[in-house]
Amino acid sequence: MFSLEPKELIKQFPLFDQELASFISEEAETKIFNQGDVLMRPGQFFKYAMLVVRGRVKLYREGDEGEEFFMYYLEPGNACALSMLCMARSQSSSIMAVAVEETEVVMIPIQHMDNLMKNYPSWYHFVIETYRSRFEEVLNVVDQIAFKNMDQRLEWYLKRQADVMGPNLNLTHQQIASDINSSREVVSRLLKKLESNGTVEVERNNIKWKG
Amino acid sequence: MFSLEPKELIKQFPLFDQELASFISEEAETKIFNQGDVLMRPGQFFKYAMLVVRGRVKLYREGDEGEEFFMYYLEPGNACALSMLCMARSQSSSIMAVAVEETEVVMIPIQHMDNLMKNYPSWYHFVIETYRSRFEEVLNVVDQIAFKNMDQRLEWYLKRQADVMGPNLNLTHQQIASDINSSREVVSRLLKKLESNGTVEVERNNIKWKG
DNA sequence: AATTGCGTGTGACAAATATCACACTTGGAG
DNA sequence: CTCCAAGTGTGATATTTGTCACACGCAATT
Repeated sequence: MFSLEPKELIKQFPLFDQELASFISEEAETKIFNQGDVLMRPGQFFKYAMLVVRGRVKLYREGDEGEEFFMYYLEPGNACALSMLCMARSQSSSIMAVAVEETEVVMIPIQHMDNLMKNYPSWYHFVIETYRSRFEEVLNVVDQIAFKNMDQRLEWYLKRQADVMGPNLNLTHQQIASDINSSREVVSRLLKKLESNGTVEVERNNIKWKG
Repeated sequence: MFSLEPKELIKQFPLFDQELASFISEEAETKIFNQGDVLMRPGQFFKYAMLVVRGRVKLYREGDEGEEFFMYYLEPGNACALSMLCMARSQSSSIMAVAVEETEVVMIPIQHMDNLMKNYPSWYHFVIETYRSRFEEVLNVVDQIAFKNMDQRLEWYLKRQADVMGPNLNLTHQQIASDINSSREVVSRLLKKLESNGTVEVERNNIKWKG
């Protein structure tokens, strides 16, 4: 654990003003998570608001029988919205957050929240913007699974992956199937279709997004 | 438009303290929406944070082809989370809010948000709690449509309706089908199954929840 | 009483997706 | 090089859900 320079913070979080960055730099700890580490698990109490400064975190929803359903990634400059809704135990909610690569996180103890909200307007704007964007994102997920068929959902999924990971996606069909709650065979078949569309190129362990 | 006594406000919003209630009573307007009135539509700018003090508001998501998908109700004591994420135009998001009965709403102009956040801690706790509970609710919706079959989704839908509307649900099968994005025939058949389970009683225009 | 419109019931069929079985390919470990 | 495990391809089949066609009943209106 170590702290981060205010300048560095502002680079990642442009909404922060100088005072806020100084305060956080002063009071927060920085922690490194390794690939596969769990930042957040179902039914957990939060002690920190978590800001990602490096790396990448995957958020997904768990079903009763252990199914996974991909929600979104947190990237540098993002905060974990749920970690900021920290006052209450997140009851039956079972959202998982896992580092998909080595990830550096600024952890602000929750006892500072009231102070931050009250005295640092740029903090509160940041919080609002974080909620807003995550809410939007989740609503888009609802759209997809409520209204769209698998082929469109797969395409949307791949596009989102490409937005975050770049056009070369190191994913097996099985991994994709888990993320969108389908099955490997279906994904394979749909990928073939997308390939004949020219939307992707499919190789073993790699899908190149050309959308 | 008229204002509401602080006492009345606190009765509906127990998280509010005296000063906050006075401020809101001073600065906010109260508006009555009739059944069917739209409080919020896709791509709208918000000028007010909206607090429901009487009545009921239905929030649903619209698909590209005009499908509807029920998300949740706002009841007295609830605030519209999205109306509080008011800083930004809610881009491609297309969430609709419609009064399902005559509904009284306290409307706080957004120019007061900074002040409220800064000087009224009980406001900020209320806002956080509003976000948290709506986020949870939407995540539960995701669970249902991601992991469950129609029969379970129908049951969950009816239970939620009964929680809000009481055990006698004045719904046609067609209305239910729209809310869960299915078709009337499917709903009819599944309701029969639920009836033979003893979970509901089905009559014309009325379903009695016995869960 | 006849008409009409709406809500509902039902069987047959279609479409989307999941599942099963098994073959094939490829790249690395031994 | 050979073998093995992981990843992928594919047909057959099952399940779930949606669609179509049409019948029926009930209640309000004339």
